[in-house]
Amino acid sequence: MATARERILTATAELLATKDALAISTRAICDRAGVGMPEIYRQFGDKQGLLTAVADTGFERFLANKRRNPLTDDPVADLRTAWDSHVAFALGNPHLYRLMFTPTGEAKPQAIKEAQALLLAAVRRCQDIGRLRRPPELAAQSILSANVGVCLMALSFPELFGSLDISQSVRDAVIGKVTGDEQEDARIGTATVLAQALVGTLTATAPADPDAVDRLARGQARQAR
Amino acid sequence: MATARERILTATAELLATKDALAISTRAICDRAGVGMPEIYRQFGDKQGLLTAVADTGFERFLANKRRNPLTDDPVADLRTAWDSHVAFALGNPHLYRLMFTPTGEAKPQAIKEAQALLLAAVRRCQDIGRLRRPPELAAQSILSANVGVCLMALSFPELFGSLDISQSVRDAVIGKVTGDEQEDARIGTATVLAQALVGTLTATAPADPDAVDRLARGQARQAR
DNA sequence: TCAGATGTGTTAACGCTGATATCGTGCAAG
DNA sequence: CTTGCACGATATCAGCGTTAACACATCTGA
Repeated sequence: MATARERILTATAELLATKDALAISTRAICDRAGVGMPEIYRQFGDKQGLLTAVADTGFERFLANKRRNPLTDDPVADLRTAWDSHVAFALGNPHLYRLMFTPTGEAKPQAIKEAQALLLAAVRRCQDIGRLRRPPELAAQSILSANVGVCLMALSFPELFGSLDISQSVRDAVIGKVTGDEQEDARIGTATVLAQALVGTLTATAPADPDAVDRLARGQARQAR
Repeated sequence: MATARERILTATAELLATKDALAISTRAICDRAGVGMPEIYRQFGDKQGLLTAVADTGFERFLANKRRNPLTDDPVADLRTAWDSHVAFALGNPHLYRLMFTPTGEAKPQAIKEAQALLLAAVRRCQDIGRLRRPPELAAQSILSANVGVCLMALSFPELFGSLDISQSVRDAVIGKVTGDEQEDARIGTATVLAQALVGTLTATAPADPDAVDRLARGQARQAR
């Protein structure tokens, strides 16, 4: 038999799979855990303390789940899969997720710092390959805020915000902006190459062939419409 | 003297300016409103019903606050100011905001649909000037989700996520991606012009706009730093 | 004018909740 | 052995949301 503290934690987590955190009574927890009521207060001091402890163990599962994702050689893609696993966790454990990310009262789970540290490491990997357009801390905070927002809205208003299209849209928007979109980079790279080539062409031909620019002008006007 | 229903609503809203929604007892509401306890249940059926009613009136203030923002001729900028006013409202009314956007239980405020409709109209104004890269509904849902996420994280973890830099970062990321960033448009436009011009030059058949060539040459030089 | 409907205020009570005090047990360490 | 301690059981408390029962005022329609 596990220790009393662990039994209380697992009992609360199990009840949390069904009911909301506020709809769970301490007596129901004690019945399921096979302990007396004072045990909760001996171990956690408070119902709030118990709930934050449960939230912290939830973060452990959450982080273990994320660490299980193998890292590829594309850190930006890793960022996207981390986002998706975050969303999957939220939709799979709605009450636990709300307990983790919208704590009531004063006591906040400490483990969110670890979550942010993990995300920060993933962001730094993007920085190492030169694909980061923000300070790493700001990038990690931005991604996590947007990610949590999508999840909480999907949980609170599933009929209006439950679509995964929203998650994908916001995901690509914020990650794309923070890391620099590949397509955008490609276009800019194309522009650079083209500009150099064109400038070279013009400097080589313009003195001898001023009509080239003129011909270019009317073609552009026609192409614009 | 106002009607009993209004007094209960304002009393709850006033208490909500101080305490959390769950920390407010029905008796305290009745004392402040000067009504008997059964009045709550006659008017709202439930404490939950009362809270959702309060959330709806909060949405009215929220929407009135947004409608007060004058529209400029730049709908994308209007989108950004709407984001900022949203954040200001959240930080100014934390408990009310959490009641509005993270409802507990089953009853959800209906007025969030109006909020989304208002945002949808603002997004459609961007569409009208050809600056929208997503379906309008998806764009509005994406913006609102990210906006709420930033606010809730700032309220729940102010020491980690309270910085307004995060709000600005996510705001520019999602709005920029959804509406099409101006700089990005400029770059892509440049790339397009360059491609056409270069092709035209090489084939010596398709003329181009000399001004465009000039602009891209200078822009390219500036961009190259 | 009267009768009833309607909205409102008062008191009291019910069951449940979180939290505490008190006491008894078993077990491991000294 | 006995001392200390972690754990379980019972009882109790104040506060909570909720409801019942009743009294009172105001307005409505005949």
